[in-house]
Amino acid sequence: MANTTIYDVAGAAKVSLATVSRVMNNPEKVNPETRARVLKVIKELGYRPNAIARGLASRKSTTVGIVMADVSRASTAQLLGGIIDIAKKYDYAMKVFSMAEHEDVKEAIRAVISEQVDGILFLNDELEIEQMNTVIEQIQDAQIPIVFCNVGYDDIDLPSVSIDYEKATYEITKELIDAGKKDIYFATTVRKYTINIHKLKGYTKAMEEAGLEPLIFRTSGDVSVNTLHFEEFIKNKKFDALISVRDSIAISFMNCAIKAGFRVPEDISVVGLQNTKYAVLSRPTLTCVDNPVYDIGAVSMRLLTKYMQHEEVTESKIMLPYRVVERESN
Amino acid sequence: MANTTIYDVAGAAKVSLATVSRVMNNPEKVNPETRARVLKVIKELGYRPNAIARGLASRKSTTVGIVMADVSRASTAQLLGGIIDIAKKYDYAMKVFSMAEHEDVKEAIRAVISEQVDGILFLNDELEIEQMNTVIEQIQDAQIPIVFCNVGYDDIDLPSVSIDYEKATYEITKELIDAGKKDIYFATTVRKYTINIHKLKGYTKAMEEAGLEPLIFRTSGDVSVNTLHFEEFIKNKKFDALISVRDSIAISFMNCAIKAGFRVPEDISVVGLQNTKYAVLSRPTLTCVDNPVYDIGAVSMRLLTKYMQHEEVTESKIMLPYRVVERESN
DNA sequence: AAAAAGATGTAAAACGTTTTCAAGTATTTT
DNA sequence: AAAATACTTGAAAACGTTTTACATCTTTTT
Repeated sequence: MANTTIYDVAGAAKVSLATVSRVMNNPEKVNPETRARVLKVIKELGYRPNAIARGLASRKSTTVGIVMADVSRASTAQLLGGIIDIAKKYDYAMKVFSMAEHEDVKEAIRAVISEQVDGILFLNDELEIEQMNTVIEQIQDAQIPIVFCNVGYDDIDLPSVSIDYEKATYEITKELIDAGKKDIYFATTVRKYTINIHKLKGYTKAMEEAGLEPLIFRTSGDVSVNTLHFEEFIKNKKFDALISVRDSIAISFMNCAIKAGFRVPEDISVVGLQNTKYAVLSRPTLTCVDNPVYDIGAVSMRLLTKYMQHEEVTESKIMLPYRVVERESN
Repeated sequence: MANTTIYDVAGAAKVSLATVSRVMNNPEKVNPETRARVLKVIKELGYRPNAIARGLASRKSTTVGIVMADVSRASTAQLLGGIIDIAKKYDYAMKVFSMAEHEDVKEAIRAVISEQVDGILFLNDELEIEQMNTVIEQIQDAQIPIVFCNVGYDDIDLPSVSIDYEKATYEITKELIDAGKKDIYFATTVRKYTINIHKLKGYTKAMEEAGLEPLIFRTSGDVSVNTLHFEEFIKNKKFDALISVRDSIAISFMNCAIKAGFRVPEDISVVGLQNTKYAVLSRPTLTCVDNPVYDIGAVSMRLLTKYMQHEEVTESKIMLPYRVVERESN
């Protein structure tokens, strides 16, 4: 049973191996009776073609490469969820590649290409623009379809699926302004993820339009670190609202503020820009912009299948809708 | 530049393709001068061998298959983090496979095998025992090394890396008992993950040893659902402590209890059995058993590399140490 | 009834490597 | 100086498929 080859099937079904191959790849080209016989043998023997041999012969691996910065980030995991479901539906295997922070980008991409993936889903939003250009040059040189998935490199003219983070942040900022808030802080990470840059833009735009000064507070994603930052912050600054690129940072701030005697939402409003599971576990629960991250993954993968199978694509840059989920914190 | 083959390199370096191959795989077998020349050409051309062709010829894919139930579960994502880091170090590519709930397990494993992975990391802890037996039979038939990673099928005599969840839960339960708690509830999921079964065993053992009645409360992982359950629970039951298989469930309970007027930890103690990021974001922060999930992933992958490379393995069933992180909730 | 067209099957080349075998060359031993 | 040995290298087979070109057998058309 182990390592059944196409020859075994051909022998048992009394046909040539080419016929077996046709049964699997071009069933309409073979006589129904023969086909049924071959299919029966395939089933009996539990035959599955060797994907590697198939890949070599057909010059297609039916595999997509997923390039990311860090799997353990919740958003990456959720994207992967959507990607995997759709990839499975379209019968693509998935190879994952992580790009560590100071790695040689060129070499990393070469590694992906050498694995002969039929398409690439690019999830890494932590690259500098020159690095991105290197990536793009290589990918285009290798003629591999690529879709950018939840990353906001907008000067790049390649297929992408994302959310209009700038607009979303603009709107929620405006909502706070309209509610009478003046000292609205924007909490973001020290590390410059492209997505957070978009969020920052939206915030800044809303503030400036309202004649308010943008107030940016950069801190760590690590709760034990940002707690210290916030304790200091709360003592020294004047604020009546905080918008955070990450829910966890928003909640950490909220906890600090409440411990310091502030009331949420009476004294200060807090909103998150992710809507992770954290948002319903905080006290009070966190008002958020909701990003359909799973969907971004799923739609990206679907879009990539279109490119890989040379289907017609009407829209190569897709923006998925977001919505605001009102909860108790504002 | 695109699709440089070994022939291109051979041509440019004026050697045969066999020599190029040797330079890459058995460099000591080729004259240093020739080797340097070939290496130079390889670098200039940016040559990387076609992984598929290499796989076919060498009968090794240098790829591991990662079989999981659901990527978006935080623990899965963390395991993956550890796995990816080590896989990269040992130059293995990773293919991910998800097994949906009611899928044909046999067919799913066949799919993995047909991808010609050199080894399998099995992360799925949601399978029934008969399904597991099917899996094992197939894997052994195909002679592929496998490591069970953070799953608790203990009647299975195959390599595994995990934590002694039973002992950990036993200890923390005992700690609560020793602190004078009597009505200690154990909150678990409706779905029967093998790991949670171990946790339940440890809890039950501690309770019975102390002459206390085990009190089990099954609820959903979905916060909006378990909140309703807990609101009802709090009205009708007597309790002074709760241990939860999931941190999020513990926190959800804590929030409900606090809203109902209980004080944590004065009136009730709450502990989690995961130590996820949630644990430091709750108010009060959550005391937890800490599971080094990343490490489990990393150690599993390392163990698998040993099997794949026929290194000697001294310990095939590894139990990693856990520890209790005391915080404010007990 | 012969010719043409269509259906179905077979044989063999290709895919890009690794690996085995053998040949050639340089070095050491006798 | 010849023989033995070691080191380099190249030619060719193999890996398990897909795919192309072609042969054979049916069926349809004239």
